This record gives sequence, C-alpha cells and structure tokens, in this order.
Amino acid sequence: MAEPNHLSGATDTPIYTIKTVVQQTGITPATLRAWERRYGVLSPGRSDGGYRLYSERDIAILRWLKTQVEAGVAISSAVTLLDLQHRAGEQPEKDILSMLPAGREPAAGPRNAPAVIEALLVALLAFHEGEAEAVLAEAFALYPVESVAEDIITPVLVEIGERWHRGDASIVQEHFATAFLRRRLSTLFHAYDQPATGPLAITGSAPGEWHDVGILLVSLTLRRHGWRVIYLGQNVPVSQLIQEAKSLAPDLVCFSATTADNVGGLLELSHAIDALPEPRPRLALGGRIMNTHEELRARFPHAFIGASARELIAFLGQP
Amino acid sequence: MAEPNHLSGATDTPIYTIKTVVQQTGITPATLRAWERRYGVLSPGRSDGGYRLYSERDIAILRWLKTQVEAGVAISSAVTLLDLQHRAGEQPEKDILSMLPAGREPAAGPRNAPAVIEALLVALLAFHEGEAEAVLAEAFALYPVESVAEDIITPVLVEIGERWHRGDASIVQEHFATAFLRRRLSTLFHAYDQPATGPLAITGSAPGEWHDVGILLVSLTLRRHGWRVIYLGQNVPVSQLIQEAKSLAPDLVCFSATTADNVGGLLELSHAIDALPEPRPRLALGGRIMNTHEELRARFPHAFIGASARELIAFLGQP
DNA sequence: AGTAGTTGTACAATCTTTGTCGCGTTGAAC
DNA sequence: GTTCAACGCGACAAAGATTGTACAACTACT
Repeated sequence: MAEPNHLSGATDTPIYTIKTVVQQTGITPATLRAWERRYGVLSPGRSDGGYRLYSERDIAILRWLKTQVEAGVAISSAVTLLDLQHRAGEQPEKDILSMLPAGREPAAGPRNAPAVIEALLVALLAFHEGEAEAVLAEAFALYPVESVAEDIITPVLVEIGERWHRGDASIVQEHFATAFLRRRLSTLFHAYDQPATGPLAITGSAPGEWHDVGILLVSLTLRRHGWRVIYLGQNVPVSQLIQEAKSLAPDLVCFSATTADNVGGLLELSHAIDALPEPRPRLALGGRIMNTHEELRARFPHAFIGASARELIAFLGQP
Repeated sequence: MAEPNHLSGATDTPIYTIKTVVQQTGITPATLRAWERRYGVLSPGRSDGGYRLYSERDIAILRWLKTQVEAGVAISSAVTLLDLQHRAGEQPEKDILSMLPAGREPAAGPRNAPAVIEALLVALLAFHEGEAEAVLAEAFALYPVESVAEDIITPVLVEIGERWHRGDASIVQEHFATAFLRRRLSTLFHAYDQPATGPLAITGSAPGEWHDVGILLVSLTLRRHGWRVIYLGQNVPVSQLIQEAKSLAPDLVCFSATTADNVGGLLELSHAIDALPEPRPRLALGGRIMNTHEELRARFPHAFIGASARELIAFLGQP
C-alpha cells in the first residue's frame, strides 16, 4: 500500500525554526547542529534561504534523545538505538516487543513496549494526565500509529481492567484511564481526513454495549487504511441501523460486543444483513466475548470474527 | 463533494477595512501589507479608491497565521502550509482547525450562529463528516471556543434530539452526530494541556447516566479557565468516587444527570460529600433533568445547579 | 598515565528573515 | 478644503541562521 499516510498536515511537515526547537527542547543550536552533522540524526528541511526547518516529529525525537542523554546514555548510542527502532518500525509487524532483552538497567535504550505500558499505567493510575500525555506523545513519535494502538493502548486497557478485577485498581482509576485513552484515540481518529472516496464502513458497539474503545480503535485503523468510516459509537440500535444501511450501502458493517448479554443484538444484526438484497455489506464482529467464546463463531456463519484491527485489515485485503 | 460554501457566503464578502482587521487580529498594518507583498497571502478586495477590504474569512486566516507564529512557526512556513492546504484540499480550513490551539476572544456574537447551526445539522444528518468538520472549523476560526461550544454545538445536539423525538431524524443519525461532536470536543479538550497547578475538579456523569457530552463540555470549559480537571466519563460509580476524593482533595466535584432515574446517584454523592471532613469540595450539578425540574434543587441544599458552563464559571469566579 | 575518541561549546564572517519606517500620493469624510 | 487614513515601495536594522574550524573537558581503553 505504501502510503496510508494521509496524515493531515501536522506532525511531519517541517515548519519550526531552530529557535523554536531550542525553546522546546532546551538543546542549544550548536549541539543540535553537531548531532545532525555527526550522527545524521534528523534531516530537517530547509527554507529557501537555507534555514533548517524542523517538524513536530523531529521535536518529539529530540525530546526523547535528551531524556536519554540526561539518563546517562551516550548520545551516539541513543541515536543508534533510535535508528534500530525506526528501522524495525518500518516493518509494521512484530517489531517493538522483540527489541532489547531489556533487563532492569536504568535508562537503557528506547523504551520498548512493556516499559511504555508500565510508564503509562503508572501515570494513569496516579491521575497524572500530563505525564500520560507525554508518554504517549513519545510513543507516537517513535512508533507507527497501529503499533501504539495495539501494542500499547490495548494492553494498558486490558491491564487496568484486570487490576480492577483483582482489586488492585479502583473503578475510578479505571474510568479515568478509559476516558483518557478514549479521548486520545478520538483525537487521533479525528486527525485523519475522511477520504472522499473509498469503501464505506459503518462501525459501532452492539445494542446495550457501552464499551467503545475497541471499536473506536478499529475505526481508526480502517480510516488509516483508506476506508470511509461512519462511526456510531456505543449502544447502537441495530434494527434502525438496517434502515440506514439500505440507503448508505456500506461495504462493511463492523460491530463489537464484550459481554454475552449483548451478543443477541449482533445476531439480530447478522440476520438483518442476511435479509438485505444484494449487494450485501460484509459483516465483521469483535469484542471480548467473541474472542473468548469460540463456539459463538458458528452462530455467525457469514461474518468475519477477529481479535484485532490488524486481523481485520488482513482479512479485508487491499480495498 | 464540491464547494460546500456554507455560512451563506457572508464570510467571503470583503467589507472590513484594514483598521478593523488590526483591531481584530493585533497585527500592525505594516506587517499586514508586508505579509501580503512578500508571501502573497490573502488577496483582499479593493474599494473604489483602492483601499484593502478584508472578509471574515481573511480575518480567520490571519488569526490562524498569528497563532501559528506565536507557536513558533516561521511566518513563511505558515503561509506555505496554508497554500498547500488551499491547493490540495477543497476545504482548507479543515486543517487550520486541527492545529488551532486556542480561540481568542473579540467579536463573538450570535450573528451567524443560526446559519452555522443549520449547516452543521445538514452535514451531520447526511453523514457528511468532512463537511461537518469544515463548518465547525470555520466556526472555531471565527469564534472563541466557549461560544462555539455553547451557541453551536449544544443547540445542534438539542435540535437533533428533538428531531429524533419528532421522528424527523433516525436514531442512527442521532448516534452519528453525537459521536462526531463528542469526538470533536474530546479533541479540543485534549488540545489544552493539563496545568500543573490550579484548583482541581473531578467531573463525570451520574451512575447509570450515559450522556457525557454536556459534562465533557463543562470539563473543557473548566480546563480552559485554568482548572486541573480529572474527567471520569460516563456512569461513574459515586460511592467509590468518594474514596478517591479523600486522597485527591478536589476543590470541586461536578456531575450531571439527564433523567430522573439517575438523580438518585447524585443525591448519594451529595450526602457523601456532606459527610466528608473539611475542607469539603464544592459540588456542582447539571444536566437536563436538573434544569427542567426546579423542585429538585431543594434536595441539594449545598450544591450549585446550573444550566450551562458559563453559569458555572461565573459561579466559581476567578480561581 | 597516556592516548584516542567523544561531546558540548565558542568564534567569526556571511547571509536570511522579518517587522517597521519614511515619504510622496491618493482616497474618504466632515 | 482640510484633515486623517491608507497605499505602494524601497530601505533598514535587529534578530537569527549558516558553515567551518577550533578547543577544552570527558570517557575509555591500553
């Protein structure tokens, strides 16, 4: 596909003069240039007159480098690690986790996924929104969006859910964390333009289902892969949906449920779609209950059921 | 989609003299002309005598440019960026919005509000996310955040709710619109950093309450006014909340309920707060049911009950 | 201790960017 | 017609950047 990066303007466009970068990072201009010259880190754009122009991403990377250096890592190795990481990131799959055995040394290398997850957990459980934001910003600067979503955000949500069940986290902490991450995903979703053309997907949570972070993540991924996405949010009344589906003629309908109570709505949806005239939209389902109860799959003969956004994209192929 | 050109063309008509623009933007005339000369930004119309005449759109663009410059972007880059978007997308303002960190005050007034509301309604009911985005973007460029939230977003939500009751809008349309606006508000909320200091507020919806757009809007407003806000989202279990409140020691607890069913949770909350040792947080409540049923107020003797974020801010005074 | 590599910073000379000013003219308004 | 405001245009000056070289303080290894 080569180019999902329909990224709206921001993060990658070189616009900041070196002065701004100095203010934002606290690294002096001389050092900045030395790093560039000596280690080839960053290749800022140039203005007509030859001024360096940095992007937001550059700034994020520099911030990260600085924290490394402050933690005692040699700048040269920090850059090497960064490169490694970056190269791994190009191949979207396995990457992040496999980097670095990561013992318990203080400040070794770019944080791998478990370290980022840990940092994010700590920040969220302490209600430190600013810190959580910083951790995530760093993650987004270093890893592709899908990796962050699936290897960091999802695990954090799962972990917090588990801690709550174990009694190690309060429901208030869980609410705060969920609200924060949902907001973050919303912002991300928002940052991608709705394409004018392309296959159309309708997404949402099953009737009675109030968890919507998972399906939001799926919606984000779909959009990043060129789909037009109509995201309906939580607790979507399926019967009414079919009415709209007739006129909107989507190529895909994608819903999730997390508890057994809400599977009924999906069954209803499945039947209603089967009853539609050709061309029928494809149906994709997900959510915890669908993943943990294999036997449910048999009840949805015509639907794709997957555990992650990646699986869904793989199933859909190149639209 | 071709030219949406909402806002009834009013915004495109060149009527403002340079003096007005200076007042509105704080950019000096000399600079204004220099920008035009050097970077070719804007081509204001001319009066018979050759005076520059700017449109509201021009002013919006200038405001955006100014915020960019203040954010450290070189003016030359800012203009380039603007041009890029102008050329690439049909709706240049869309991207303006996404990087707009803050709206500034002067020149509000509901002048165009009805037109904007109408345009937004049309876009949302037709599931045209891109267009809705463009309309909102223009609104944000022209008016301060609070005004857009209270004079545009809120009325649109109310109107869509009413149309649904009347049967003029489907529940699916309602879901789509709500999901979109909630996302938009989330992004906005997100755009403001959590301040490190300042009074602390805990916000959320009553237990059992799934409407959270209103309280999200209040949270946004609080944060814009310097509060640290811990936003907990929908359906917050109040009893647990009190535990956390003891350690977090908030200055304000702010919750909302829309239906009578959920008032019970607020009563519980109110009593629990009364039972806290000094210093107790202030309690503020809102939501449709609180507004429509005056008699409820008597049951919350110690709480502030208001119908809008503005009222709340006025009540709180300058923190 | 000695040597070699690493890093941050300094200096100088030159060039860009960008806000502002001056000046002679022309339009708008009482 | 007098007065104030806006216009174009050129010119400036201050702030800021660029490159290349140099240097002192470290670190690491022998």
